[in-house]
Amino acid sequence: MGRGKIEIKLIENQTNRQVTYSKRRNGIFKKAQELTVLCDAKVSLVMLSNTGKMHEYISPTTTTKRMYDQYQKTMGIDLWSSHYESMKDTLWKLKEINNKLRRDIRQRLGHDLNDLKYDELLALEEKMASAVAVIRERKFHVIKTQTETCKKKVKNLEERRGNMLHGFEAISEDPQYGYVDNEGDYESAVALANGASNLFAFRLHQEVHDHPNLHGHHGGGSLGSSITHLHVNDLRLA
Amino acid sequence: MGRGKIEIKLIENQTNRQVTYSKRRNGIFKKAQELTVLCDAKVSLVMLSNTGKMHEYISPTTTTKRMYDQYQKTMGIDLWSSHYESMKDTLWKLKEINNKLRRDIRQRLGHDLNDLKYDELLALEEKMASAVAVIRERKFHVIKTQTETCKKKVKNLEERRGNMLHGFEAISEDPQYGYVDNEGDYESAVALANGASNLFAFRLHQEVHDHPNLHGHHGGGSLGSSITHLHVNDLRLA
DNA sequence: AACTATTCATAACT
DNA sequence: TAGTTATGAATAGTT
Repeated sequence: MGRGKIEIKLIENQTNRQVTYSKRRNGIFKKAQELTVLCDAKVSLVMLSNTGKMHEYISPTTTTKRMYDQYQKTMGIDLWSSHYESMKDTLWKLKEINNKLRRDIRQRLGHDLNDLKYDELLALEEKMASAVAVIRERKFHVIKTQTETCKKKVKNLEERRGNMLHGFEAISEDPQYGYVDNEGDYESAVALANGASNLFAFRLHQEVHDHPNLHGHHGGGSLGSSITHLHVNDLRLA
Repeated sequence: MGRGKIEIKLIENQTNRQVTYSKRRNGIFKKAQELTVLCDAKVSLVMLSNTGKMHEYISPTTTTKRMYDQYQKTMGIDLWSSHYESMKDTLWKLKEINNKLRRDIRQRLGHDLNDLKYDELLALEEKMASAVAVIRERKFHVIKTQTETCKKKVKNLEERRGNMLHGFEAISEDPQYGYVDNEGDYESAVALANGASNLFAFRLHQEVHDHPNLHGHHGGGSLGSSITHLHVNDLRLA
């Protein structure tokens, strides 16, 4: 139909193809609409051009979702329900694991012990005790390491101060300067070396926590897909 | 097109409508197929006749599911994708929580302590130690309770045995019977009462632990929906 | 289901 | 990008 018959094969010319797509698309939409009216049928028609543009026709008496729901039901197959089901399954399993872990932790915190039998309690106590031992050991290790580091630093500081004072006395007679300001540092350094844990805590707390945003998404842009909804009114009606 | 123009309105004649539906449906399918080839487009076309019969065309380069997924994505709207998304979200969060709980437990078991700072180690040790105390207390409570119960049972047994022996001696002169067999019971009962924990364990152990192929198909009931897949070969090609 | 008179869709052109 | 038209395709009514 047209000025000469054409072979049904890909139209190589880009522009030509685009034009043909547009014309024929509207032709099909019109036919879909006519079928809907003439035969009281329901039609869901979704087209995706090779340029990524999407167009749809849906009979006014229904919705796309309803059509696909019906499609699923009729076909007996799922489409997505398999995804959905396996997801639901995974979710449930994760919840189960979660609860078990929580229960475990609660017990390790000393709660909810009523369900445990004697031997379970015994095993729990032993495990916890040995874990405490490990933790204590690790704590001592940390203390030791930090203490040594601090002692070295203090020693180093003292040396430097000694040198500074030495050099300072040579050019200044003020005995207060160089003492007062550093006294505090010295004391705290010694306190640290002796194991003032909260000072360590302060020192060691410098760490960065990242929070990646999981959500937020958007498709669009000139290259992305876009939807053009065809209204029946847009059709060339005879 | 045909022997006279027709108005685009419902065809009242049932047979006529059915025939027209069939003819036009095939026409649209053919056009969809042509569009697919000519313009490298993807088409998903689902039709539902007023008699409940369903027919579909889907471009060979895609699947209905893919088309619908794309449709959803493009539309930005949900249908169920909101469900799906929130599910995925929940799933991810659960996994996160799970990992945190696991990590917590590992630490409470004395593993993976290298990441912890001194004050964290201290807090962990203290918590664990107090929890161990609670567990120990609970253990003693269980021992005590069980011990008392057993003592009562032993006492009761002894009484009953005394009565039995008393009654027995009246009719029998055999001094061994009634002694030898129960001796073992008695000893173990006393041992139990004195807190032999593994015996408790044994005793306390008596408990019950319950602990698509999208294409190719055909449905055919006259009243139910059925799908007829249109093969390209089925089309009347010029 | 097949036929054909007719209307319609559209390929090439403007 | 939009409008025109010659031509092939689709199909309404008939057999």
